[in-house]
Formats: sequence, structure tokens, C-alpha cells
Amino acid sequence: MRTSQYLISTLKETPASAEVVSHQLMLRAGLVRNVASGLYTWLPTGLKVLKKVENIVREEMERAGAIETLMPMVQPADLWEESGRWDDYGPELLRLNDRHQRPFVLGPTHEEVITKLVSNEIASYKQLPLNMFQIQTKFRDEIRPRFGVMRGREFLMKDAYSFHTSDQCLKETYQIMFDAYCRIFERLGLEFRPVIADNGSIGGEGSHEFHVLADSGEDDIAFSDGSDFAANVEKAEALAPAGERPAASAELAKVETPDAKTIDAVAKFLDVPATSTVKTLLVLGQAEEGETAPIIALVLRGDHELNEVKAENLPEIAAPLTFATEEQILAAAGCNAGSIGPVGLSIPVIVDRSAAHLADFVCGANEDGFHFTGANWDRDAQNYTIQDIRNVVEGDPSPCGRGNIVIKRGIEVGHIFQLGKKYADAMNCGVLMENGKHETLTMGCYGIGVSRIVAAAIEQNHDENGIKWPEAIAPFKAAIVPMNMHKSARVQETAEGLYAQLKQAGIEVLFDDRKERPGVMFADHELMGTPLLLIIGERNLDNKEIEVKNRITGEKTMVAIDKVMDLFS
RNA sequence: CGGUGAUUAGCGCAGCUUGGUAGCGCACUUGGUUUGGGUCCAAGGGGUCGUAGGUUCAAAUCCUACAUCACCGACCA
Repeated sequence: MRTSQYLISTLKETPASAEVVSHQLMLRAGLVRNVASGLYTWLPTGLKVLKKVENIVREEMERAGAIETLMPMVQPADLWEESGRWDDYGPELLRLNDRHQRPFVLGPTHEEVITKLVSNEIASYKQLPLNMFQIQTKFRDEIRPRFGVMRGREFLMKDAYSFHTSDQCLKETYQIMFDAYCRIFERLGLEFRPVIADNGSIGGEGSHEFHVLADSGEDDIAFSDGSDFAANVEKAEALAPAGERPAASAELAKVETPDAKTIDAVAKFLDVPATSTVKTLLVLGQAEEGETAPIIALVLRGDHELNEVKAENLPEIAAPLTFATEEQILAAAGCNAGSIGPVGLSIPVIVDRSAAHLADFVCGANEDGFHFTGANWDRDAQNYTIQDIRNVVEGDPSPCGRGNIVIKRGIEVGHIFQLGKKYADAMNCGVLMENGKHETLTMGCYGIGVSRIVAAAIEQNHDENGIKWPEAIAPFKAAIVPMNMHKSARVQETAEGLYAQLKQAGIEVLFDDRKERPGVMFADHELMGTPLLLIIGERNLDNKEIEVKNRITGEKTMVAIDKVMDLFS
């Protein structure tokens, strides 16, 4: 490709709207342009990268036995009514009508379409298992699109769906997908980790997320420093503290704590560490049919944070997790938030394992402006249950039993689920078995954020001059950068010759034939992250050499012109 | 959804307080100059100042509404 026949849209200045480095560099290097909030045009260079990611994903999916399909982005509402998600899926689902006022949605995912397809096309157990994937645009009307293509509303996703007649078969395919994902991210040249994940509302057995590690990530990942355990913090189990709970030694005493409404304020006022206080949060419980939701108290150690996912996965708690309003708090506890405590509370109480291990703790007295000191479980507060409802923190023992927890940020680029029968049940998707009986299928689903990977790769691979693409996804393998080609016939001849050879060999090379000063060319190619710069200058031609600069290492080497092709073998 | 801020040329910004013919840098065009790390000089082109309404002799500037964009928050006992 010659630059004169190509579009290079580099920017010297960083657009003000770009916050994270990958977004800034994607704009500056001319990979994408913003069209509206969360919507992007992929410019030629960006598209080259996107296609490379896509191809690696496709190759590995096919190698793993999945077969490619393509489903429509616009889907009829009745499919979503059949699965129940027309009502369950919130405003992220963009709904629209056609000219006949028939309702449709823009597909945020394709379980409905694929399940319907399989239910129509597959009639016998002999045709299974089946694993189909597509690489296609998704639309999710995100609350807050941000970070460029990292969290766009329209994005490119690889989604695969597998169908089975047994859990055992599902588990086998799940493992095959797990391994395929590892190969994909290895080939992409990214530092990644598979982590145990929450299944969310889908339920089912197993689920792993694949995270690219980067400080700008939106998820917290808990690692063990003593094993290869890794889990999303949403899912990482917080173990009960070791040993028996210490015996009560203090008397329960009510103390005045004026204006101390937060744990920090209470701990400071009473001069005790936050670790010997508890905080009590009131949330809505699961409502019985036709009744109003009960209020449930959640008790945590003062320095800990509630894990909303763990909480809302408890059967007695309403999902999504909803905090009680001020009026509900006043009615249930007899005081305002800031003075609630488990002592004498007449609503159901769920205590976190760590809070349940405390003795002689400080808690709210259910009376504005007062707290208890010396409170103890069983003696002062009864009728509670103990659950794991907090986020793990650094230094906690790993739930795997080896090592301690370390927390890092990650960008979720893949997620695999064992779905079970949720969709197959709802959409009556089954086959006839060997014994002639009808069997509902068990499903798995496997997603990869293709466009997000491009941003994640940049987060992991850049420096002050621009992007440093991993070789597998670089838009060009090399750039020919001639010095003042218009002044030197020798330079031009060498550059043209090299370009012809590289093209002949099928190597993707960008020939910078612009009449620009060297500095401009260097800056552009480094910004765009081309792995190898082939610098052709008059001063090296007497030795029949050119200079080769490696973008990743910064290393410059002199290479004989007739040996240049060896760099690509 | 709540909070904050922004909206003036393709990009980055000034001008607004105190109303009076719309500016700067980058980019772009032309000519010259320079040429192994974003040269320098000169001359140009490009803007319904987000939209609608209001106040005024006069509005980018003051007022009202709306729209769009961005950031923060959605851990609060």
C-alpha cells in the first residue's frame, strides 16, 4: 500500500473527549472516529487491525470445531417474548417498530435467534453436539458508553452457542472453548487471565471471564499469590476468619455518638479501629406473591464492602439489589441510616462471615445519635444467619487454600457460560433421543469482544510515541520510509524495488511515498505502531544497506538491501 | 438515572465579566525555503458562534427552554 493511495488520518493533538490512553491513541493514529455517543466509524487502519483480530478468533473457533453462521441484527420482538427477555431485559435493549408498527429489537445477543433456529433445524440426538458461532455487530444501549470502543453501544462480537443432550457433553465443549480462548489470547499477544465469574441472572454451573490485565480496566480481579487461582471480585469467596470467635468480655453499653453517621466518624469518635465495628445496610427482600417486599438487614464489618452480586444471589434478597429508602429504614429500624445495628432489630438479619466472627464490637443502637459498644452475637443479637456477602480485599486468604489475595484491574474481553436449559426450555428446543423420548437441550454460550480487544491491546502495548502493536494484529508488518525520495533517484529506486519485492512476497507493507520531512514520517509510523520501519537514506546506500528500526524494542540495525527479505521469513 | 461541566473552522482553544464588523495555534491550499526526528517565511481558503425563542438600535456575549457531548457517581448506614 502506498500512502498516496491510502488514508492516513493522524492527529498531532489529543482530542479533548478521549480519557483513556487507548481511546486517545485510536483517535490520534486514525483508527476510529466518533459518530455519536458510543458509535464509531472504523477507518482503514483500524479496520485492518479489527479484521486481524477477527481472523484469529475465527481460525481458532473453527479449529475447535465450531461452525460459522450469520444471524440478523434486527430481531422480531416475539422471539424475545418467547424467551421472557422482552420483559426482563432493561433499557439496554433497543426496541423499534417497522413500517407496519411491528415491534423489533436490535440484537444485544443472539440466544433467541439461535435457539429458535436449532429448535427448527435439529430433530435428533444424532445431530448433536453442535457449536455455532458468528462474528457480528451487537447493539446495547449502555447507560454510559465510555472509553471509545472499549464500551461502545455498537460493537463487534464473536458469539458462539453450543447445544447438547447432556451436562457431561456441555462440560466437554466448555473445556474445548476454554482452551480455544486461551489460544486466541495467546496468539493475539496479550497478557490475559481466565477468571472465575458470576453467572448473573442466567444461572447454571460454570462461567469464566477472560481478562486482559490493565490498570484502566473496569473490573477488579482477585488473584492468589500462592496459586493460579483467579476470580472476578464479584465472585471471589471471602472465607470465614480462622479459629473460634473470641468470647465476649465487655458489657453492652449504649453511648452517645452525636453526628457520627459513618463508620469512619464513629470509629474516630470512639477511638476504635473500623475492624471492630459493624455496619448495617437495609435492603429489600424477595417479595412473596402479592405482598410488599420485606426489609432485610445486611451486617458487615466496618472496613468491608458489600458485594452486591453475592447479596442478590441469596434467595431471600430481591434481585436486582435495592437499598431501602429513608422512610423504609425509619419504619424498620426506628432510626435513620447511620445508627442502625443488629441488636434488637426485628427484621431478618444476614451477617457476613467476618462480621460474625467479631466479639465486643461497635454497632448502631437503632436510635439516632447512639451506638452500642461491647456488642456480642447471640448474647445481644440473635436470630441471624451467616453468609459470605462482602468483597474480598487484598491480604485475605485465597479461597483455594493457598496464598493470599492480590487485586488487579482487568478488561473483560471474553466470557464463557454453561447456560443450561434456560433458553431451550423457554423456546421448546429439544430432540428425540435414542429411546424415542423428547429431551430438552442443554446449552453453552461463548462470547469475545472483538472490537474491545483492539482497545485492550493498545492499553497493554503503547509508549509515549504511540501504539506498539503485537505483531499478530499490527495493521502493517512494516513501513518503507525513504529519506527525501524526491531528491535522490537512488533512494527512490531502492524504495520502489523493496516495495515491489515485499508486495510480491505478500507482505503487508506501507510505502510512505509522501513528500514529507523525515520527522513527520517517523512520528506517524510510530504513532500507528508499525512493527518495523525500513529507513532508506542516501547516506547508507553506498554500503548497499538500509536501517531497520524495531518499534517494540526501539533497536536500530543496519541490514544489507539484499538481506531485507530475510527479516520476513 | 442523579451530579458537574462543556458546546465558537477538521482538531486544540481564546473572546463572554463590561453587548458594537469573529480570533489564535495545528491541519489544509499556493509560492519560496529546509531535508535522518513533528523546518522556516509569506500569501490564502474555511465559521448559520449547538438549536429555538426572548431582551436590545445592536447578541458569540444577557435571559429562557431544549438538544448534544464529556466526566463523576450509583458503597449509603
